Amino acid sequence: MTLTQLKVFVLVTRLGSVKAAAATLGVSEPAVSQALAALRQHLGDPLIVRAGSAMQLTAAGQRVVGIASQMVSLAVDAEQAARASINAPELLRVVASSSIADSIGPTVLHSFTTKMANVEINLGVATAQQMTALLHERLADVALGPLPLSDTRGLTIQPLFRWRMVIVAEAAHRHAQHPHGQEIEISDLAHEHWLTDPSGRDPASVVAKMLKRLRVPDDAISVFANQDAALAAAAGGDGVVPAIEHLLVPDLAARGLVRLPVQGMPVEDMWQAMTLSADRRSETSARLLRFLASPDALMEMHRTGSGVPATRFRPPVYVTIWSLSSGLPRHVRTLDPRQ
Amino acid sequence: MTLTQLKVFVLVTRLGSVKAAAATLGVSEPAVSQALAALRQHLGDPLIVRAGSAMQLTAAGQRVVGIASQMVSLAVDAEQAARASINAPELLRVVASSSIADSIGPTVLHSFTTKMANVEINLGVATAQQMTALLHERLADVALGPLPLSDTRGLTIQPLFRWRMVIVAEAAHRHAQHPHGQEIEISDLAHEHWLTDPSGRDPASVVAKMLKRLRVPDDAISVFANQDAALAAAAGGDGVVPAIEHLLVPDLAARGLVRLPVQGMPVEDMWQAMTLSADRRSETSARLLRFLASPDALMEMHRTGSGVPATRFRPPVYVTIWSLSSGLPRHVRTLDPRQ
DNA sequence: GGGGGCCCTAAGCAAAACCTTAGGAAGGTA
DNA sequence: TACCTTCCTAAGGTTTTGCTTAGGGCCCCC
Repeated sequence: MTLTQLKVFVLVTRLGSVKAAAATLGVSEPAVSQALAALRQHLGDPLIVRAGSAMQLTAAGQRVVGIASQMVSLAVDAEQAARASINAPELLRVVASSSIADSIGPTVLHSFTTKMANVEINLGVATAQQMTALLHERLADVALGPLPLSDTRGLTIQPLFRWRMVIVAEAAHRHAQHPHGQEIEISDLAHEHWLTDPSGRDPASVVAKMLKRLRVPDDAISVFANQDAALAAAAGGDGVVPAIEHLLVPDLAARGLVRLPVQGMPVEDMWQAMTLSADRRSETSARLLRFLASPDALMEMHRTGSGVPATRFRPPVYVTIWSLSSGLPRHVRTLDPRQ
Repeated sequence: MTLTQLKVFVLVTRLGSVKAAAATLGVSEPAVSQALAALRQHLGDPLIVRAGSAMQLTAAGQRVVGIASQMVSLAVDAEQAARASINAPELLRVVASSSIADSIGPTVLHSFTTKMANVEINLGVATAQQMTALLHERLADVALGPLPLSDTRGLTIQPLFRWRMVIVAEAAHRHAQHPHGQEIEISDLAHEHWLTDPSGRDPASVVAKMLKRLRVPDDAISVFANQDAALAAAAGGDGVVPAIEHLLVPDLAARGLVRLPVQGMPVEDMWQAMTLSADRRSETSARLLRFLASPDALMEMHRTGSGVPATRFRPPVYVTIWSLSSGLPRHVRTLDPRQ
């Protein structure tokens, strides 16, 4: 019985599938399945079994999962306690939707670190479902993204940022040729090729919901690393991009792109900031949420294309970006790690 | 950070030495030292350091040890919960002094299992100091032995069995030649060669206390696997044996041995039964303690040389004996395992 | 009945955990 | 000062974890 095995079991239980747990941990499916098999053998019980399309805990599984969850949580506590005792920067693990991680996330989180001495922030990418699981299992402290579809009991949710989705295509696109002032029906775009950032794969995102409503088949959707890459692809070939309005103002025309005048667009949506409920989150998490609601932070999030400022971080304060699907602790991009 | 490392750290802290923890876990000293080193590196703090002759927790160590202790405890809970859910026999881990494990322990514990359906008892050997540590860290459920010298806060202690220590030597021993009715001074035996069972090494035992009072040097003490082996050695060569009176009545003369008429002998002593305090011990542990105080159990313990009855155990009920110094989970002697 | 999605096992491999014996360093003690 | 105890590191081994790719079985749904 290892902590890794317990973590796997808890995640499988919470996410309801081996596959989802594997994606969340950034490992292959057999890796999760095997960890589970080892725990099953050790405890002499299947713990969790397939029941049709879902998975269901056995009697033993129900008892063990609560204990396992506590152990995973305590493991985090132990590391935090050790960190705190030696005056190492407190580690705040933030997960965000791909859109946020690529736009306002780094900026506003960096801004927070400059106000809070001795805090290190890790920023990772996750879907809304993964966010709830990671928060509950104390594998993340704060989550930024769309309102999750899954159960949000036990979480504190606070509005983060109101944004508007628009549809962008190359200027030469046939739907861009409509007579001036005349709007396109959104249903006219059902058979287009759609280019999105990874958030388009998150069922909780507005983009995914729209694509589902339009019944766009999977093979008509291309997922790019970020919105910028999707826009670059749209400028080159055919395809339309669901985009975040305030992030693309400056350079649209210069790149040969236009906003399509779609009826009912732009669609408004609200990103949320989430933590565990007030009594179970850390003081620093609470402070980040308060900061995110402050006028300073709001202003910063509305400032377009700000990116990460070039100023040096103070030594113990830095932001790291990692991507969930490529493994939790693997640093995908590191922003000026300690000077 | 592994559960093994945490268990090692907790034991070192509680026992106050790497050496004692190694003995308790039945591994070499470097094994413990290395586990500690790995945890130290992982958490970035020494956790526990030498301070003169003792060891002292660092600030981080103080915070972490409590969390680690909980985790070790929860790991036990998880295994017990799984066991209970699949109707496997509940595991009751009993540690006892060598004397008890070789005499009344197996008998009375087996008797308990016949009264309690679906209980499996593991009986191990430990010193009094190890007993307190094992109870606190939930690595044992019940301890039977002398009153520990160390701190017993947090433990429930109940009298188990009153016994008398006598001194035995071969009939030809010079001290056995005293005129009839005349007693020997105990101090006359200070320069004898002493043969004991492993309990003689436990500072909390009456035997060790006596040997210390007499200032018997280490090389004049031979430790045998059990009292019987010590008696066998005494019958062959010179040397005296501190023995448990009621266990040797039947065959003394037949083996060429006599009780020495030592002044102040026999010495009375009380063995104790210990668990965690009432609110933190399992229901089954409490039940065992109640059973041990019952007239039935008392009678059984006074019945000499009873040994383990030849009757078959009911399938899910069996007693295993293991020895701490040879590793906690390694079965040294298994009594009729299932069937 | 034929995909397709999901979970599992198998096989092979790298890394870590965990154990040992041997010997060095640091402290207390004679 | 010398010795002893205790803890640590070094070196070398086996076992366990933990990951991958490949492929089989099962269930649901079309």
